[in-house]
Amino acid sequence: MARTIIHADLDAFYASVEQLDRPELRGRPVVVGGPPESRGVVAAASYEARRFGIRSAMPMSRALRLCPQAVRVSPRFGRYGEISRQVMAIFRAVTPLVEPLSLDEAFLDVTGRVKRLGGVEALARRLKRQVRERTGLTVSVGIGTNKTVAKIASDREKPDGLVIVRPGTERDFLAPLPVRALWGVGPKAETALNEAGFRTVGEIAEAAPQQVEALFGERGRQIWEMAQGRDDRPVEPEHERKSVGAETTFPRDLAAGPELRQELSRMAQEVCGRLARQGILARTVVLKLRYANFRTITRQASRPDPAGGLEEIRGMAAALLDQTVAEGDRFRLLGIHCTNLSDGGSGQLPLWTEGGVDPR
DNA sequence: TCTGGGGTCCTAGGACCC
DNA sequence: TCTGGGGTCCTAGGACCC
Repeated sequence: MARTIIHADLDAFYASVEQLDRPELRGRPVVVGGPPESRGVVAAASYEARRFGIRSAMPMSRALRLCPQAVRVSPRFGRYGEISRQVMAIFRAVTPLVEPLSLDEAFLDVTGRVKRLGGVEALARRLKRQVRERTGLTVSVGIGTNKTVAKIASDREKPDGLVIVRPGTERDFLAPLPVRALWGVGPKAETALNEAGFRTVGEIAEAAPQQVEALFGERGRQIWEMAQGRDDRPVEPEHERKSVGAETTFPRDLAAGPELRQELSRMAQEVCGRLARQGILARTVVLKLRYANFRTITRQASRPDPAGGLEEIRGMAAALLDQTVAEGDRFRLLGIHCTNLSDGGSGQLPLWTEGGVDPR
Protein backbone atom coordinates (compact mmCIF):
# COMPACT_ATOMS: atom_id res chain seq x y z
CA MET A 1 0.00 0.00 0.00
CA ALA A 2 1.20 3.47 -0.82
CA ARG A 3 2.53 5.48 2.07
CA THR A 4 1.39 8.99 2.93
CA ILE A 5 4.31 11.22 3.80
CA ILE A 6 4.00 14.87 4.81
CA HIS A 7 6.85 17.36 4.66
CA ALA A 8 6.25 20.52 6.66
CA ASP A 9 8.51 23.54 6.34
CA LEU A 10 8.07 26.77 8.30
CA ASP A 11 8.35 29.79 6.01
CA ALA A 12 11.44 32.02 6.38
CA PHE A 13 11.54 30.65 9.91
CA TYR A 14 14.09 32.77 11.81
CA ALA A 15 12.96 35.96 10.08
CA SER A 16 9.30 35.17 10.71
CA VAL A 17 9.96 34.61 14.42
CA GLU A 18 11.63 38.02 14.63
CA GLN A 19 8.66 39.65 12.93
CA LEU A 20 6.35 37.81 15.29
CA ASP A 21 8.18 38.99 18.41
CA ARG A 22 8.79 42.52 17.12
CA PRO A 23 5.62 43.77 15.42
CA GLU A 24 7.43 46.87 14.15
CA LEU A 25 9.40 44.54 11.82
CA ARG A 26 6.29 43.16 10.13
CA GLY A 27 6.02 44.09 6.48
CA ARG A 28 9.65 45.21 6.43
CA PRO A 29 12.71 43.51 4.93
CA VAL A 30 14.37 41.56 7.75
CA VAL A 31 17.64 39.63 7.54
CA VAL A 32 18.80 37.36 10.33
CA GLY A 33 22.54 36.80 10.64
CA GLY A 34 25.82 38.11 11.98
CA PRO A 35 27.00 41.69 11.36
CA PRO A 36 28.79 42.45 8.09
CA GLU A 37 31.89 43.73 9.89
CA SER A 38 32.26 40.29 11.50
CA ARG A 39 31.95 38.53 8.17
CA GLY A 40 28.41 37.41 8.90
CA VAL A 41 26.17 35.71 6.38
CA VAL A 42 22.40 35.58 6.00
CA ALA A 43 20.80 32.78 7.99
CA ALA A 44 17.28 33.74 6.95
CA ALA A 45 15.59 36.53 5.00
CA SER A 46 11.97 37.63 5.22
CA TYR A 47 9.97 37.55 2.01
CA GLU A 48 10.15 41.34 1.90
CA ALA A 49 13.95 41.06 1.91
CA ARG A 50 13.97 38.33 -0.72
CA ARG A 51 12.33 40.73 -3.14
CA PHE A 52 15.67 42.58 -3.18
CA GLY A 53 17.50 39.40 -4.17
CA ILE A 54 18.68 38.58 -0.67
CA ARG A 55 19.13 34.83 -0.10
CA SER A 56 20.29 32.50 2.66
CA ALA A 57 24.07 32.02 2.97
CA MET A 58 24.73 35.31 1.21
CA PRO A 59 27.42 37.48 2.83
CA MET A 60 25.68 40.05 5.02
CA SER A 61 27.74 42.85 3.47
CA ARG A 62 26.26 42.05 0.10
CA ALA A 63 22.72 41.64 1.48
CA LEU A 64 22.79 45.10 3.04
CA ARG A 65 24.17 46.59 -0.14
CA LEU A 66 21.26 45.08 -2.06
CA CYS A 67 18.81 46.49 0.47
CA PRO A 68 20.27 49.22 2.71
CA GLN A 69 16.94 49.76 4.50
CA ALA A 70 16.79 46.11 5.61
CA VAL A 71 16.78 45.48 9.35
CA ARG A 72 19.54 43.10 10.43
CA VAL A 73 18.88 40.97 13.49
CA SER A 74 21.31 38.61 15.19
CA PRO A 75 19.96 35.08 15.48
CA ARG A 76 18.35 33.93 18.76
CA PHE A 77 18.57 30.16 18.52
CA GLY A 78 17.14 29.62 21.98
CA ARG A 79 13.93 31.35 20.95
CA TYR A 80 13.75 29.46 17.66
CA GLY A 81 14.16 26.24 19.59
CA GLU A 82 11.20 27.08 21.84
CA ILE A 83 8.91 27.65 18.90
CA SER A 84 10.27 24.60 17.12
CA ARG A 85 9.30 22.45 20.11
CA GLN A 86 5.75 23.82 20.01
CA VAL A 87 5.45 23.03 16.32
CA MET A 88 6.91 19.52 16.63
CA ALA A 89 4.43 18.87 19.46
CA ILE A 90 1.57 19.72 17.12
CA PHE A 91 2.95 17.22 14.61
CA ARG A 92 3.43 14.52 17.25
CA ALA A 93 -0.19 14.82 18.26
CA VAL A 94 -0.99 13.43 14.80
CA THR A 95 1.61 10.65 14.68
CA PRO A 96 4.67 9.54 16.63
CA LEU A 97 6.42 9.07 13.27
CA VAL A 98 7.85 12.61 13.13
CA GLU A 99 11.38 13.10 11.83
CA PRO A 100 12.67 16.65 12.37
CA LEU A 101 15.32 17.67 9.82
CA SER A 102 16.13 20.94 11.53
CA LEU A 103 14.39 23.48 13.74
CA ASP A 104 11.93 24.38 10.99
CA GLU A 105 11.33 21.19 9.02
CA ALA A 106 9.97 17.71 9.56
CA PHE A 107 8.67 14.62 7.83
CA LEU A 108 5.52 12.93 9.14
CA ASP A 109 4.44 9.44 8.14
CA VAL A 110 0.66 9.44 8.40
CA THR A 111 0.08 6.24 6.45
CA GLY A 112 -3.01 4.50 7.72
CA ARG A 113 -4.17 7.49 9.77
CA VAL A 114 -5.41 9.62 6.92
CA LYS A 115 -8.91 8.23 6.64
CA ARG A 116 -9.61 8.58 10.33
CA LEU A 117 -8.31 12.14 10.15
CA GLY A 118 -10.66 13.10 7.35
CA GLY A 119 -8.41 12.77 4.30
CA VAL A 120 -5.04 14.24 3.40
CA GLU A 121 -6.21 17.68 2.48
CA ALA A 122 -8.26 18.15 5.63
CA LEU A 123 -5.36 16.87 7.71
CA ALA A 124 -2.91 19.26 6.04
CA ARG A 125 -5.23 22.23 6.51
CA ARG A 126 -5.72 21.33 10.15
CA LEU A 127 -1.97 21.18 10.76
CA LYS A 128 -1.45 24.52 9.05
CA ARG A 129 -4.26 26.10 11.07
CA GLN A 130 -2.96 24.72 14.37
CA VAL A 131 0.56 25.98 13.70
CA ARG A 132 -0.79 29.41 12.83
CA GLU A 133 -3.12 29.59 15.83
CA ARG A 134 -0.59 28.40 18.38
CA THR A 135 2.57 30.08 17.09
CA GLY A 136 1.47 32.76 14.62
CA LEU A 137 3.64 31.26 11.89
CA THR A 138 2.83 29.91 8.45
CA VAL A 139 4.01 26.52 7.29
CA SER A 140 4.26 25.11 3.79
CA VAL A 141 3.15 21.52 3.42
CA GLY A 142 3.91 18.94 0.77
CA ILE A 143 2.28 15.51 0.63
CA GLY A 144 3.34 12.51 -1.39
CA THR A 145 4.02 8.80 -1.27
CA ASN A 146 7.67 9.26 -0.27
CA LYS A 147 10.14 11.73 1.22
CA THR A 148 11.56 13.03 -2.05
CA VAL A 149 8.17 13.91 -3.48
CA ALA A 150 6.80 15.35 -0.23
CA LYS A 151 9.85 17.54 0.29
CA ILE A 152 9.88 18.91 -3.20
CA ALA A 153 6.11 19.46 -3.06
CA SER A 154 6.37 21.58 0.08
CA ASP A 155 8.75 23.88 -1.77
CA ARG A 156 6.50 24.51 -4.76
CA GLU A 157 4.06 27.04 -3.37
CA LYS A 158 5.91 28.75 -0.58
CA PRO A 159 4.97 30.62 1.51
CA ASP A 160 1.90 29.12 3.20
CA GLY A 161 1.71 26.47 0.48
CA LEU A 162 -0.13 23.18 0.25
CA VAL A 163 0.73 20.76 -2.54
CA ILE A 164 -0.61 17.22 -2.75
CA VAL A 165 0.94 14.77 -5.19
CA ARG A 166 -1.48 11.90 -5.69
CA PRO A 167 -0.21 8.30 -5.85
CA GLY A 168 0.79 7.40 -9.39
CA THR A 169 1.53 10.98 -10.47
CA GLU A 170 4.98 11.28 -8.87
CA ARG A 171 6.98 10.93 -12.07
CA ASP A 172 4.91 13.52 -13.93
CA PHE A 173 5.10 15.90 -10.99
CA LEU A 174 8.91 15.76 -10.92
CA ALA A 175 9.56 15.68 -14.67
CA PRO A 176 9.53 19.42 -15.47
CA LEU A 177 11.66 20.44 -12.46
CA PRO A 178 15.34 21.37 -12.82
CA VAL A 179 17.75 18.66 -11.64
CA ARG A 180 18.80 20.96 -8.77
CA ALA A 181 15.38 20.38 -7.18
CA LEU A 182 16.41 16.83 -6.22
CA TRP A 183 17.61 16.38 -2.68
CA GLY A 184 21.36 15.85 -2.67
CA VAL A 185 21.96 17.55 -6.01
CA GLY A 186 23.97 20.65 -5.19
CA PRO A 187 26.00 23.05 -7.35
CA LYS A 188 28.64 20.46 -8.33
CA ALA A 189 26.26 17.66 -9.20
CA GLU A 190 24.03 20.14 -11.05
CA THR A 191 26.93 21.19 -13.27
CA ALA A 192 27.94 17.58 -13.91
CA LEU A 193 24.38 16.64 -14.82
CA ASN A 194 23.94 19.68 -17.06
CA GLU A 195 27.18 18.91 -18.85
CA ALA A 196 25.96 15.37 -19.41
CA GLY A 197 22.87 16.81 -21.05
CA PHE A 198 20.40 16.56 -18.16
CA ARG A 199 18.55 19.76 -17.34
CA THR A 200 15.28 18.42 -15.93
CA VAL A 201 14.39 15.57 -13.63
CA GLY A 202 12.34 14.11 -16.46
CA GLU A 203 15.41 13.87 -18.66
CA ILE A 204 17.15 11.85 -15.95
CA ALA A 205 14.09 9.65 -15.58
CA GLU A 206 14.11 8.83 -19.27
CA ALA A 207 17.81 7.97 -19.37
CA ALA A 208 19.26 4.57 -18.62
CA PRO A 209 20.32 4.26 -14.97
CA GLN A 210 23.84 3.31 -16.10
CA GLN A 211 24.24 6.78 -17.60
CA VAL A 212 23.75 8.44 -14.24
CA GLU A 213 25.80 5.77 -12.48
CA ALA A 214 28.67 6.57 -14.83
CA LEU A 215 28.65 10.11 -13.42
CA PHE A 216 28.17 9.45 -9.70
CA GLY A 217 28.57 5.74 -9.03
CA GLU A 218 26.19 4.24 -6.49
CA ARG A 219 24.88 7.69 -5.70
CA GLY A 220 23.86 8.02 -9.36
CA ARG A 221 21.57 5.06 -9.00
CA GLN A 222 19.77 6.79 -6.14
CA ILE A 223 19.43 9.99 -8.15
CA TRP A 224 17.96 8.00 -11.01
CA GLU A 225 15.53 6.26 -8.66
CA MET A 226 14.45 9.61 -7.20
CA ALA A 227 13.87 10.91 -10.71
CA GLN A 228 11.46 8.02 -11.25
CA GLY A 229 9.55 9.24 -8.22
CA ARG A 230 10.74 6.26 -6.20
CA ASP A 231 12.21 6.54 -2.72
CA ASP A 232 11.64 3.92 -0.02
CA ARG A 233 13.54 5.61 2.82
CA PRO A 234 11.47 5.38 6.00
CA VAL A 235 10.56 8.28 8.25
CA GLU A 236 12.86 7.79 11.23
CA PRO A 237 11.96 9.65 14.43
CA GLU A 238 15.27 8.89 16.15
CA HIS A 239 18.82 9.50 15.02
CA GLU A 240 21.99 8.81 16.92
CA ARG A 241 24.25 11.82 17.21
CA LYS A 242 27.51 11.29 15.34
CA SER A 243 29.51 14.40 16.17
CA VAL A 244 29.60 17.50 18.33
CA GLY A 245 31.60 20.52 17.28
CA ALA A 246 32.10 24.26 17.48
CA GLU A 247 33.83 26.61 15.13
CA THR A 248 34.16 30.36 14.66
CA THR A 249 35.17 32.69 11.94
CA PHE A 250 37.13 35.53 13.47
CA PRO A 251 36.13 39.12 12.68
CA ARG A 252 39.70 39.50 11.40
CA ASP A 253 42.38 36.95 10.56
CA LEU A 254 44.48 35.69 13.44
CA ALA A 255 48.18 34.91 13.31
CA ALA A 256 49.56 31.76 14.88
CA GLY A 257 50.28 32.70 18.48
CA PRO A 258 48.77 33.23 21.92
CA GLU A 259 45.56 34.78 20.61
CA LEU A 260 44.87 31.75 18.42
CA ARG A 261 45.72 29.48 21.34
CA GLN A 262 43.20 31.33 23.50
CA GLU A 263 40.52 30.88 20.87
CA LEU A 264 41.30 27.16 20.79
CA SER A 265 40.84 27.01 24.54
CA ARG A 266 37.51 28.81 24.30
CA MET A 267 36.36 26.42 21.60
CA ALA A 268 37.42 23.38 23.66
CA GLN A 269 35.40 24.67 26.61
CA GLU A 270 32.36 25.14 24.41
CA VAL A 271 32.57 21.62 22.98
CA CYS A 272 33.32 19.97 26.32
CA GLY A 273 30.37 21.78 27.88
CA ARG A 274 28.08 20.37 25.22
CA LEU A 275 29.55 16.87 25.57
CA ALA A 276 29.00 17.03 29.32
CA ARG A 277 25.44 18.33 29.03
CA GLN A 278 24.58 15.46 26.73
CA GLY A 279 26.46 12.94 28.82
CA ILE A 280 28.70 11.73 26.01
CA LEU A 281 32.38 11.00 25.47
CA ALA A 282 34.50 11.08 22.34
CA ARG A 283 37.45 9.09 21.09
CA THR A 284 38.44 11.41 18.23
CA VAL A 285 39.16 15.13 18.15
CA VAL A 286 39.20 16.98 14.83
CA LEU A 287 40.91 20.35 14.54
CA LYS A 288 39.67 22.50 11.68
CA LEU A 289 41.59 25.47 10.33
CA ARG A 290 40.76 27.87 7.56
CA TYR A 291 43.65 29.95 6.26
CA ALA A 292 43.24 33.60 5.29
CA ASN A 293 43.09 32.47 1.65
CA PHE A 294 40.09 30.23 2.53
CA ARG A 295 41.95 26.94 2.15
CA THR A 296 40.51 24.63 4.79
CA ILE A 297 42.28 21.71 6.40
CA THR A 298 41.40 19.23 9.15
CA ARG A 299 43.75 17.29 11.39
CA GLN A 300 42.48 14.59 13.69
CA ALA A 301 43.72 12.35 16.43
CA SER A 302 42.11 9.37 18.12
CA ARG A 303 42.70 7.81 21.49
CA PRO A 304 41.99 4.22 22.51
CA ASP A 305 39.62 5.20 25.32
CA PRO A 306 36.77 7.73 25.16
CA ALA A 307 37.23 11.06 26.95
CA GLY A 308 35.17 14.15 27.62
CA GLY A 309 37.19 16.24 30.04
CA LEU A 310 38.44 19.69 29.14
CA GLU A 311 42.06 18.75 29.84
CA GLU A 312 41.96 15.80 27.46
CA ILE A 313 40.05 17.40 24.62
CA ARG A 314 41.92 20.69 24.79
CA GLY A 315 45.23 18.83 25.07
CA MET A 316 44.56 16.80 21.95
CA ALA A 317 43.44 19.86 20.01
CA ALA A 318 46.44 21.89 21.15
CA ALA A 319 48.85 19.14 20.12
CA LEU A 320 47.26 19.05 16.67
CA LEU A 321 47.51 22.82 16.43
CA ASP A 322 51.20 22.77 17.33
CA GLN A 323 51.91 20.08 14.75
CA THR A 324 50.10 22.03 12.06
CA VAL A 325 50.66 25.78 12.22
CA ALA A 326 53.80 27.41 10.94
CA GLU A 327 55.28 30.79 11.69
CA GLY A 328 53.50 33.50 9.73
CA ASP A 329 50.30 31.53 9.00
CA ARG A 330 47.11 33.53 9.29
CA PHE A 331 43.71 32.00 9.97
CA ARG A 332 40.13 33.16 9.53
CA LEU A 333 38.51 30.16 11.22
CA LEU A 334 39.22 27.63 13.91
CA GLY A 335 37.04 24.73 14.96
CA ILE A 336 37.05 21.66 17.18
CA HIS A 337 34.84 18.68 16.48
CA CYS A 338 34.48 15.46 18.44
CA THR A 339 33.51 12.17 16.78
CA ASN A 340 33.51 8.45 17.55
CA LEU A 341 31.09 9.24 20.34
CA SER A 342 30.00 6.91 23.09
CA ASP A 343 27.71 7.26 26.05
CA GLY A 344 29.28 8.29 29.32
CA GLY A 345 27.49 5.57 31.28
CA SER A 346 23.89 6.42 30.52
CA GLY A 347 23.59 3.32 28.34
CA GLN A 348 22.70 5.13 25.14
CA LEU A 349 23.70 8.05 23.00
CA PRO A 350 21.35 10.98 23.09
CA LEU A 351 19.15 11.31 20.04
CA TRP A 352 19.58 14.54 18.26
CA THR A 353 15.89 14.81 17.52
CA GLU A 354 15.07 14.53 21.20
CA GLY A 355 12.55 17.19 22.12
CA GLY A 356 12.44 18.19 18.50
CA VAL A 357 15.65 20.20 18.54
CA ASP A 358 19.35 19.92 18.98
CA PRO A 359 20.16 20.02 22.68
CA ARG A 360 22.29 23.15 22.52
C1' DT B 1 30.26 39.74 -3.58
C1' DC B 2 33.71 37.53 -0.60
C1' DT B 3 32.30 33.81 1.43
C1' DG B 4 28.56 31.14 9.06
C1' DG B 5 27.83 27.31 11.96
C1' DG B 6 25.45 23.23 12.99
C1' DG B 7 25.58 18.81 11.05
C1' DT B 8 25.58 14.00 7.75
C1' DC B 9 27.48 11.03 4.40
C1' DC B 10 30.86 9.41 1.03
C1' DT B 11 35.41 8.41 -1.06
C1' DA B 12 40.08 7.08 -1.22
C1' DG B 13 44.56 5.71 0.38
C1' DG B 14 47.35 3.50 3.80
C1' DA B 15 48.20 0.57 7.93
C1' DC B 16 47.39 -3.62 9.80
C1' DC B 17 45.54 -8.35 10.37
C1' DC B 18 44.38 -12.99 8.83
C1' DT C 1 61.92 -12.38 -6.52
C1' DC C 2 57.43 -11.16 -6.87
C1' DT C 3 53.01 -11.46 -5.22
C1' DG C 4 46.60 -12.32 -2.91
C1' DG C 5 42.32 -10.96 -1.19
C1' DG C 6 39.13 -9.50 2.32
C1' DG C 7 38.10 -6.80 6.27
C1' DT C 8 38.58 -3.02 9.53
C1' DC C 9 40.25 1.19 11.26
C1' DC C 10 42.24 5.70 10.67
C1' DT C 11 42.90 10.03 8.28
C1' DA C 12 41.85 13.95 4.97
C1' DG C 13 38.97 16.17 2.01
C1' DG C 14 34.73 17.40 -0.09
C1' DA C 15 29.66 17.59 -1.36
C1' DC C 16 25.57 18.61 0.53
C1' DC C 17 21.68 20.12 3.71
C1' DC C 18 19.32 23.76 6.71
